[in-house]
Amino acid sequence: MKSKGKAVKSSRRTWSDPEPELEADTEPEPGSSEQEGSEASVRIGGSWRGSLRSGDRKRQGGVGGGRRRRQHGSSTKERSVRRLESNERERQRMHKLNNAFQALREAIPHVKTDKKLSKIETLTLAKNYIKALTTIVLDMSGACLPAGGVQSEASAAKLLQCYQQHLEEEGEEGLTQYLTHMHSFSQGS
DNA sequence: TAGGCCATCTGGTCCT
DNA sequence: AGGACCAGATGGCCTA
Repeated sequence: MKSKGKAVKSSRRTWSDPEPELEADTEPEPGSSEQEGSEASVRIGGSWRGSLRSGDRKRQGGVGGGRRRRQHGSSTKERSVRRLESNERERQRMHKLNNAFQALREAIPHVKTDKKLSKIETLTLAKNYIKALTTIVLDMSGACLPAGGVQSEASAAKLLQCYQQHLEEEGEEGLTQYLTHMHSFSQGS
């Protein structure tokens, strides 16, 4: 479920229970599967789409200007069923994406707080983590480290140095906490 | 209350 | 042809 305990929105659940009106199949309007038929011509699934469909999308495919709806040549009911299935697939896809984000959160060391990392924070930390590890690997492979016990300590120092650099370059205050955590993390290992 | 974050819906486009 | 991917839009929840 949702990490924030967000309640399932009633307005979102309309697709799982299509209204009988859909079967009337008299309205050729593309968004006619919306539950509120009186507004269907403008409001589609909680989004106001009618005002932006005329070519402001990023990808119009270079096909000459326009709204070009795939008609599928099917009835309204068939289209609504397809929409339902498509919504479910999209939901599953997003769930898989979120699972991947969660796996990434667990893969990168970060400051332990009650609040979980947001997606953008996760990506940023992962990027910095990869950069730091890359730096260390390159450094170790090129420097021919001497045998002995100083290796891990040198790595930790390098790691901290790298993060200091990122901190200066990007000015992200969040890295300060990360840095502190990484310090203890590297010392603990 | 405003802003951030998120889940979901939606339709267009890409890919197999 | 149909599924995957993508991005815009919307509204709910949470926090400062």
